[in-house]
Order: sequence, then structure tokens, then C-alpha cells
Amino acid sequence: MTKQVDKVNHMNKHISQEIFDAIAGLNHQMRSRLHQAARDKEVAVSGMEFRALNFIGRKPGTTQRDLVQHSGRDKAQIARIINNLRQQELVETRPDENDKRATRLYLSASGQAISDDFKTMSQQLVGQAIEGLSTEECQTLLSLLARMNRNLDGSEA
Amino acid sequence: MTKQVDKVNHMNKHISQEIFDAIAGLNHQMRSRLHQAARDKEVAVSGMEFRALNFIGRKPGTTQRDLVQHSGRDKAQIARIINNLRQQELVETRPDENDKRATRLYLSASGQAISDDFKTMSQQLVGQAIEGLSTEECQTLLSLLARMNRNLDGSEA
DNA sequence: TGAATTTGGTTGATAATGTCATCTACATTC
DNA sequence: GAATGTAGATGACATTATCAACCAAATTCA
Repeated sequence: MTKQVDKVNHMNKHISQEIFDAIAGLNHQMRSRLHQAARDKEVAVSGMEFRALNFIGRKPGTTQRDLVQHSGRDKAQIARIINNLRQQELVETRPDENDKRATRLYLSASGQAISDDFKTMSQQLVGQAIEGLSTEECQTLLSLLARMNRNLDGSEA
Repeated sequence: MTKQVDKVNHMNKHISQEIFDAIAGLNHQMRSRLHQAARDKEVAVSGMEFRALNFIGRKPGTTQRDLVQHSGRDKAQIARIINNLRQQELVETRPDENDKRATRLYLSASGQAISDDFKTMSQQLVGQAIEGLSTEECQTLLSLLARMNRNLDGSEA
């Protein structure tokens, strides 16, 4: 394992730099375009809020805790995002039966609508980014990214 | 070309979503760890400042304009970053001979040192992320990311 | 040449994102 | 039942990003 790392590091010092830059650049591009698209469509939800909506849409009944775990963000940030969404009545909450501390999260109808809207936008965006890439290449990309994410997730105590 | 996009979109609607999430997640992980590492080492330079240092190191004599173009960031942000770096005496500036508006940017000795320091950190970080990936896989990853970046760069007027 | 426009860079205002520490109420452990 | 852990809320703050308005030098072109 460590041997592998050394080998890679030794072979291409500059590649890590480029990978870092490439990811940062892509992320920024995607964010700012999504932001722009949202403004154009006058959707009053910002990036992280959208991602939270999406997550809740995929997993109705999740908790903030789950969101924190999945996103890696600070719980304070998540709490505020959820609070915003709740005030805009895009998510509804129900207390957990078993654990009175936790609140379970669901999309409201308008939340669902916005989530769908935004999903379409982000699909178009990513679609544009992966224009010319074959399905296999997308799969490869995704699996590589996933592995990297796992490497980083696992490492920190 | 368009046929290709449609095909991909049709085949895997959810993949774009996952790619988006994966990139955002990776970016966040890398940023926050780099930030942490910087704090630990008591390097008083933050993420974007570091990237600017790096860029200037790679291309001595660049201008803010180049940085804006390369990074895709707002010129106001770049201006402030450069200003900070200049105040910390990490970059030096010389007026452009031909164009009296422009100022050319160079690393000072301490700027160079910090840049090197930071480069090592980010290499370790990315090294950790790509642990277990073969050199070929890294190359593939990088070329896919680069293609995506190009797709997005080219598209917006 | 001189007016109009563009371009490199600066500044102010403000929004979005992220981090840390502290606090509460409930849950779990022992 | 006391100690400890966990879900979430809140205050304070730093970083990152965007937009608009601005100045001065450069370029265009009438």
C-alpha cells in the first residue's frame, strides 16, 4: 500500500498538483454556473441548500446528522441550511418517535418542485461538462472519484 | 456531438448527479484538509492565496489578468488576494514596461519558500487521495477532468 | 487628433460558505 | 443515578465569491 503511494509520488510529482487544480477548477465552474442558473430562474435557493434538498429527496426521513455525515460539512452549517429551508417551507420536519432529540426531514411539495428544477439544471450542467465522454469513461471517472473520496474519508480519525 | 450528449444523459440521469456530488465532496475534503495542514504548520496563507502563489511560481511575471483567466475567479477576489500577498511580502511586483496599467508578479524568497512548503502538503494530500490508484488511472483521471474543464471553459461566452 | 470604448486593476458592499466553541435537551452507559 | 455521549441550536468569526462602480492607461476609429 505504502509502496504504491511512494511509487506514484515518485513517478509524477506534478500530477497531484494538476489533479488538485483540475478538481478545484471544475468545482468552481460548476458551482458558479449553477448559482448563475439559479439566479436566472429566480430560484431562491443556494448551492448547499440545493444539495441538502436533493439529499432529503433521495432519503426522506433523514436527519441532520445523516446530512452532516454524508456531506462532511460542519453541523452548524447544516443546521442553518435546514433552518432556512424550513423557514421557506421547502422541508417539513417530524419528530423522531424513538429519539426525541432528532427530527426527521421531508420535502414539501414546493421543496420537491425546486429540487426537481435544480436537478435538471445540474444535469444539464454536468451533461455539458461530460460532453464527448463515453458512458464507460463516465463510469471510470465516477469510480475513481469515489475511490479518492473513500481514501480521504477513511483516513481522518 | 449532441447525439452523444443525449445518449449519455438518457442512459444515466443519476450519474451526473453523482459526479457532481463526488467532485464537490472531494474538493471540500481537500480544501479543508489543506487548510488544517496550513494551520498546523502555522503557515499564514489560505487556500486561494496558496494557489495564487503556486501560479506565480510557475509563471513568474504573470499579471492579475492571467490569474483571473486561469482560475476563473472574480477579478476583485484576485486583486485582494494579491494585495494580501504583497503586504506579507510574499510576492513582489514590477510595473510592466509596455503597459503602464499592468503589474507583473514575482515570488519573493519567502514566497517561494511558502509555495514549496504548501506544494509538499498538497502533494501529500493528493497522494493520500490517490492511494491505490495506478499511474495509468491517474493519467486517465486527469485527462477526463481536463476534458471536462475544457468543455465548460469553452462553452461560456 | 480627439472622443468613445476597452482593459488592467482597485474598492465597497454584501452574499455564501465554512469553522470552532459553547449550550440545551435527550440518550446511553455503567 | 451520575458520567458520558449524541442531536441539534446558536454566537462569533474567517474565508471565499459576486456584483457594481470606479480610475487610469490603452486602443479603436471617426
